[in-house]
Amino acid sequence: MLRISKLTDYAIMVMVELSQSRGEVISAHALAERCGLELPTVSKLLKLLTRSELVQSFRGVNGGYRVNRPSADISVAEVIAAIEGPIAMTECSIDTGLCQQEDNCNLRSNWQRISLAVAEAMQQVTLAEMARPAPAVTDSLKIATFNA
Amino acid sequence: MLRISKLTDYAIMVMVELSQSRGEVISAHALAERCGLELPTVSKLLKLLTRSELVQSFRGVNGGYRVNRPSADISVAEVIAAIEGPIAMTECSIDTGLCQQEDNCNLRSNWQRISLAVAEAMQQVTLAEMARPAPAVTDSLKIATFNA
DNA sequence: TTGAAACAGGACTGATACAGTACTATTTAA
DNA sequence: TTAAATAGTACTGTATCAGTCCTGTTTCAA
Repeated sequence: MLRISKLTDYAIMVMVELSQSRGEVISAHALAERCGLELPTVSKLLKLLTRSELVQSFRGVNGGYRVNRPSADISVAEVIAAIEGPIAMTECSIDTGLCQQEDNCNLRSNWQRISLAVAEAMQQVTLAEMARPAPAVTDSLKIATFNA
Repeated sequence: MLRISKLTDYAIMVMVELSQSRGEVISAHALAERCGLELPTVSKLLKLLTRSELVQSFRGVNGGYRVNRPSADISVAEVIAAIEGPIAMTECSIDTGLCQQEDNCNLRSNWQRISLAVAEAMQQVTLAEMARPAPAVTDSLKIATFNA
């Protein structure tokens, strides 16, 4: 079914929520409540997001998290990468030596190409866009492929 | 990491192999050998591919599998869908009621949009293209997103 | 008519990854 | 000094995935 994990999905929710109060420091507790998620889960996500420098953390009383960049400058791709690692359709798209079939298989360059296209799509979608409902599906994303 | 499953990857290999001998009936055994995969695994895949009518099966002695359509008419998306089901980034992209967060979450329409874009990308890549090494990555797939 | 080759379908198993939880340490402001 | 809050790590149950096996059915050919 080709999906992102639930955690990544939650991470987008958290980031969207955080970006809507840009500049303000919000505790993990408050974020969990606003998003309707469990505190431990949200904490876990925020740690990962902090490591990737998507958010900044503040310890101690009145501590919490804050995004620095405006939501229009943060892409969905960055959030996915922060939680899941590199965006790639197959292991061999990331690096050599990860797939045992590598010797038999000629598909690698094609998978890399496809992975790149998907990653670029995600890079073009910002949190600002995620925050508002999408326009009608009819005039939706278009993807140009090999021969376009 | 946003990936397809290994089985799906194998299925592409099998389909590419099969399409290169279009019209010829090839046994699961022979296919397994040519692809360097285990017979039970290949059999499993071929059953799924048969159900989705991507290949036609023939029983009995000298039986096996055959693709009917030319490889340029079969998309990567079809193969993925045959093995994994609908191409969607999140559960909520497929149907309502699958995600518990549905009431809190405003992201659904955006995820549907993104899923659609990815699915369209896969639809544009054919087995014929997968069969030959991809051109240089620089002039690679381009994906137009929300505002394009 | 019989046997072997080959697919069909389902059930089972082990491994892995995922989601969620818990605990302890550290930092900071009041 | 205390309480609020994050940081880090480790653990656990569950679900999914990959792989295997078994039994049944079909078909061809000797």
